[in-house]
Amino acid sequence: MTKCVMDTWQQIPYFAKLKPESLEHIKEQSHRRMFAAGATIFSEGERCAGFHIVVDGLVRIYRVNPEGRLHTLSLLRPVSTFNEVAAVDGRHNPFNAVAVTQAEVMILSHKCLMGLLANEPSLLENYVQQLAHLNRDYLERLEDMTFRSIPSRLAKLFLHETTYADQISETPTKLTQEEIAAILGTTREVVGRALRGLLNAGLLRKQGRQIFIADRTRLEILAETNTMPTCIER
Amino acid sequence: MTKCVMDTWQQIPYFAKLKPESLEHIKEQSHRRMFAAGATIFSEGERCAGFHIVVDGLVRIYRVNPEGRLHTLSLLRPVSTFNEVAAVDGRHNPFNAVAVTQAEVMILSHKCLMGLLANEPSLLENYVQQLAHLNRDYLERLEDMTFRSIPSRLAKLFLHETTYADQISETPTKLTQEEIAAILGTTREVVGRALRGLLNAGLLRKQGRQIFIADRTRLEILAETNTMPTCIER
DNA sequence: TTTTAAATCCAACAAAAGTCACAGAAGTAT
DNA sequence: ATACTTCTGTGACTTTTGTTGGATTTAAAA
Repeated sequence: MTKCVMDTWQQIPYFAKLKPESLEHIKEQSHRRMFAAGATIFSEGERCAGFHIVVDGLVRIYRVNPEGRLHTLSLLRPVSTFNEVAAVDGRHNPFNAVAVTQAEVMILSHKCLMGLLANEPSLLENYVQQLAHLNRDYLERLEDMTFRSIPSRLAKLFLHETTYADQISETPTKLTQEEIAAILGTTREVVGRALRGLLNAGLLRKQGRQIFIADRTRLEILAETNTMPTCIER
Repeated sequence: MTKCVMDTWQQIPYFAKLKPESLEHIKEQSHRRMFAAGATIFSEGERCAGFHIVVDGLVRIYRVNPEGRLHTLSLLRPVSTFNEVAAVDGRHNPFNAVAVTQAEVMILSHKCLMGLLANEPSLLENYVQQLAHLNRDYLERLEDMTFRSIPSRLAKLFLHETTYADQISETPTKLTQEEIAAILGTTREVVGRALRGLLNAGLLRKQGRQIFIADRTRLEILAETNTMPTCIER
């Protein structure tokens, strides 16, 4: 168990190359919390919940718009971190986090994190690099939402499952259309139609209830150019 | 002139609270460049152009989608910084930058920046905070693009001119509909229609060619709830 | 002023996305 | 199996956004 936790810490890019004693400090100061499936971990707008690490289970990060529609920003499995921004600036949480399955989470408070940052330059350096990475990621999403059609976003989702865990991938998706809709920022019916479109066009393929990638090349064209590639026929 | 430049540096949050000699180093290692109106400062995808500071003039940050449509991410006037992310991770520039008017820009290369960061913890600390801030900003924009209608985004643009310089505001806009469209991620005609809609509904008001806010309260409702507030009549 | 280029207005149309309603299929619990 | 819930499929329809094209207006240049 302890061994398992040690591995956990070392996989986290924020904590790479730290002095052993710093890592010890981090371990000592962090708290472990368990969440039942469906339980809220923290909510948007509340005061800073600190730095979170998914040790076990699946965590959904999402926002809600005024009309009540959801936008799933990410689905996180071990070992991932979240709320890094609020953890470092101490302001309100920028989104909601819920445990999708039962989940184990390690938490480091804003205060502890600040103390650690002050005494460990490597941590600070890592933090800058990771925030830069996060920034690039957000910018790409921003462009996706600004410019890409739903079928194109859907193609992209199938192509790089990485962002949203390996739940959706060439190996079939376990995500419901409702969940996909929340990721793409649209509604269930629209996802259903887009899915049907890609199936009819032969970019995806269905076996029973599971969907696979049938034509990666054309799926990539759709994802990159936002244009449905010419069909084989006609 | 030198005095002016000193003021410039002190207004930049990245450089707050630095040791005087660090600030000296930064000044020594940065280069000044002048750009004619319309000149490209750097392009998306090119190798890291470094940390940029707008000292004079107006700079547009934008991306282009596959179909050639533009998305203006920001319009920067003195004293603002840009390309902070690439400057720190050394990877490709994530967007394009052009001088809208003639512009004076100070540039600090990735290499110089890394050297400075290694020797000045305050700079590193500032950087983390500023990147966190940038992240929150991107997340808000992401939600805007995901969920808000064009009229709602337009209302928001009029309300907090801050982001896009004071070119648009209660004081009238100097932005063309084409430029507004690029900011909102849509087309000129759509902006025209949305503008007409807000004028007809009495949220905005026109004097000659210039547009003012006529009803800030209802404009805020539109911006926040994404719903056109009830008209006075009916 | 005259000329020219840029920006705007507007209507009609096309396409994409969102909504509603309901039927059927698959999965779970009893 | 049965009952129940959740997920999916689909058509009809509305709303929003995007596109096209031409008529005006405005601002800047000659």
